[in-house]
Amino acid sequence: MDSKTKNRPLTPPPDGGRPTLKTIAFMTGLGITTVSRALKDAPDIGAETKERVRLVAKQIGYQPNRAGVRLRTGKTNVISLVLTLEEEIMGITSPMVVGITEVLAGTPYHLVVTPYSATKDALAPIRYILDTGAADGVIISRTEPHDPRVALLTERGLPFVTHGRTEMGVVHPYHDFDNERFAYEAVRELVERGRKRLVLLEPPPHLTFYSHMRAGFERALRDFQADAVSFHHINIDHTLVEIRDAFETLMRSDDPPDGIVSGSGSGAIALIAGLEAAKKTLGKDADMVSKVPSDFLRWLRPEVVTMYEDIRVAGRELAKAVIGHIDGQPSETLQSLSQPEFQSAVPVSIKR
Amino acid sequence: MDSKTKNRPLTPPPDGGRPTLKTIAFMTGLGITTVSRALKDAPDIGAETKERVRLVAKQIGYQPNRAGVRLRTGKTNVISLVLTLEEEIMGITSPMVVGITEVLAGTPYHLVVTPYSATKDALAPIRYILDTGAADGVIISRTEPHDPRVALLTERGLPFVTHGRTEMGVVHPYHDFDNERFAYEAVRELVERGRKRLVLLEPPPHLTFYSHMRAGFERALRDFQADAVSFHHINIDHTLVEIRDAFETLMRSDDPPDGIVSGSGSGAIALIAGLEAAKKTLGKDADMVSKVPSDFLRWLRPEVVTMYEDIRVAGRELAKAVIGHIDGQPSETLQSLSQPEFQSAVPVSIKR
DNA sequence: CAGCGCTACTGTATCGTTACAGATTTATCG
DNA sequence: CGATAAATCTGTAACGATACAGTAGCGCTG
Repeated sequence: MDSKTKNRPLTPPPDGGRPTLKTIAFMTGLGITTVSRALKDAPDIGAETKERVRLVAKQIGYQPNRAGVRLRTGKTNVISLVLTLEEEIMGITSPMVVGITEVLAGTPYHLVVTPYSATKDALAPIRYILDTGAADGVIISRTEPHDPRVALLTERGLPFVTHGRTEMGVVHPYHDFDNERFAYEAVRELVERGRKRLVLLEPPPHLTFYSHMRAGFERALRDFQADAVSFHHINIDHTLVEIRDAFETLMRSDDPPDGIVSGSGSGAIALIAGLEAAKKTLGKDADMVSKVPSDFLRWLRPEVVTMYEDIRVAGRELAKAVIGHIDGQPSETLQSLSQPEFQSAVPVSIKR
Repeated sequence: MDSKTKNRPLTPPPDGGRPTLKTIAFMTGLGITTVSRALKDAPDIGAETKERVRLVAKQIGYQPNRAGVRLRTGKTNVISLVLTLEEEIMGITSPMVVGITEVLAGTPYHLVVTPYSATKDALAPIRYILDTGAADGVIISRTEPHDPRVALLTERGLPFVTHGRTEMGVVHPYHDFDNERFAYEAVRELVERGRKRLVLLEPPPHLTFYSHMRAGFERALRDFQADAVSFHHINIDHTLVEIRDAFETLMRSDDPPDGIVSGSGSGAIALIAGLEAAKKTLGKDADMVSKVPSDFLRWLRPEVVTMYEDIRVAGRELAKAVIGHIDGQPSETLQSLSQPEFQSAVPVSIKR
């Protein structure tokens, strides 16, 4: 009876602690292995046995020990969100985290935030995750056309999804905002308002969506016959003060722009400040269309036309895509593009 | 030699995988136990041995397997940030996460975000963490005077820190913003500007900082001889539209306030909208002081006096406090209060 | 009725780590 | 010189789970 029933615990687990497979095995009189297999609905376990095991497991609130599973199988049940510590003024991170966790809530996955200092190597956190097997899947943003993180993750076969596309001939899951379309529609809007000399506050050139936004901008300039005013020395990664100062200078120049496309909501704030520092008035001397991640600009400066990028939805899409990738779904089916939404005016109260 | 050297691996670990204690044991010719103890600087290991082990460990980039440690010791090396899914418009979460991860970066701790739906039970995530042993420490916010989460965590002995204080006679680590002081100084500022009829956009009454803010507000009203205008039916948890509409009504009333203290930055936006909907002008018909978590209000509405609450610093303090609690430091030494900072005007460029 | 195949279940070994209880060697003492 | 202590190192078992290789019992076939 010694060695024969070693796997069949006749001693009640000392208890006080949380239930394990052993607890269920003891309660049902089954072997630990049987319980394990019953809970994963293995084909070699009897229907009635499965039912009994499931019932007991539910009753005592059994939850598999993550460390046990992870040690044995390597499955971490962790999704890692890799972020740069340098955050944007308007905090794109919050809604993103919310969106991701909304999706993960219905799964066994936990969300771990893995930061890196932008001054250092963006590959460092990726390497860490690969080397330590810290996650089953990774979410990365600030994607570049030839992104070494994508190359490394692909090579090592770790599921991931990017917020933004790449141009490496690698098919991988992504979610992106249609920045081409955004810029195109923004120009259309400005031209419709009679603006002809347009300026773009663009993303930093090394990020993929830089070329998307520029492409949309330039295509629209051609289609709607407007002119570009150069502002390439400044981009949305510059500080607000830098943007404002540069834009003030531009607005004081001989032939200032009369239409502004802002690739970021916080950038828009600085542009407005620069414009006003140059003694110009928004809506009169120039109009502005901005991409925004929240609706406060619409509240404070309704004269700005805003196009909403729903980061929360992006978070949801990204989470679904990584999980899909982990589950082996083909990458082609895990790609999505979200369209800019023109924001309507601030809702007017009904009671008035 | 069989059983005698079972712990001393003479076979090189199949390799290709990451190094483990076994790898180091093989390379040094020591036992696994010795390596383990050498790496934690145990007193019964020779100095030279420790040196050798450390060297080899460093060379091959050994990192302890988290699952192994967790399974054996129960130590998760995880800090759990418990958040409500309902996020504030101005995203307090981003800088908070950044602050926390800044501190955790220098430690073995990972940050796991554990959300809950505010419509459901705020205790649910706490119970989950306690039941599954998911974390070594917890960070919670939106603290209430008698907070059941604090009671439960204290009772079960799981280290935690709160963002906000409690009033339960339980000494526990916290970090808080001095909302009493904020409201007091806000009133002082408004009275100095000649305002006498003041209104407060307050926190929801069930949160601890509600009474702090009110206390500061009322003490200042007495000290500086100003009057309060009632606005208790609305608080910062209401939607922007609700706040705006209610405030518009108030501003259209017979005897509207001429000074506004806003307990939240997003609330301030709605208040401004309400004021302007009532055809009043900020800075003329009324002045406003608002607590803000970022500086965009200062950029867009410089006429609002803003007091900055540095959430990133709060994140850092919270992280340090949980870790301190985990390390057994007395709770009294893990409490901190940050003071409101009057924000100066938007920095003016030097080059002008 | 031996032998085969099928169903339903089980024991053992293992993932990487550490607590614990030795074991070995050398130094020290009466 | 035998005993005792101190210093240093080591094997075993265990944490909870699962892969794998069985085993027991049963019905069916030739």
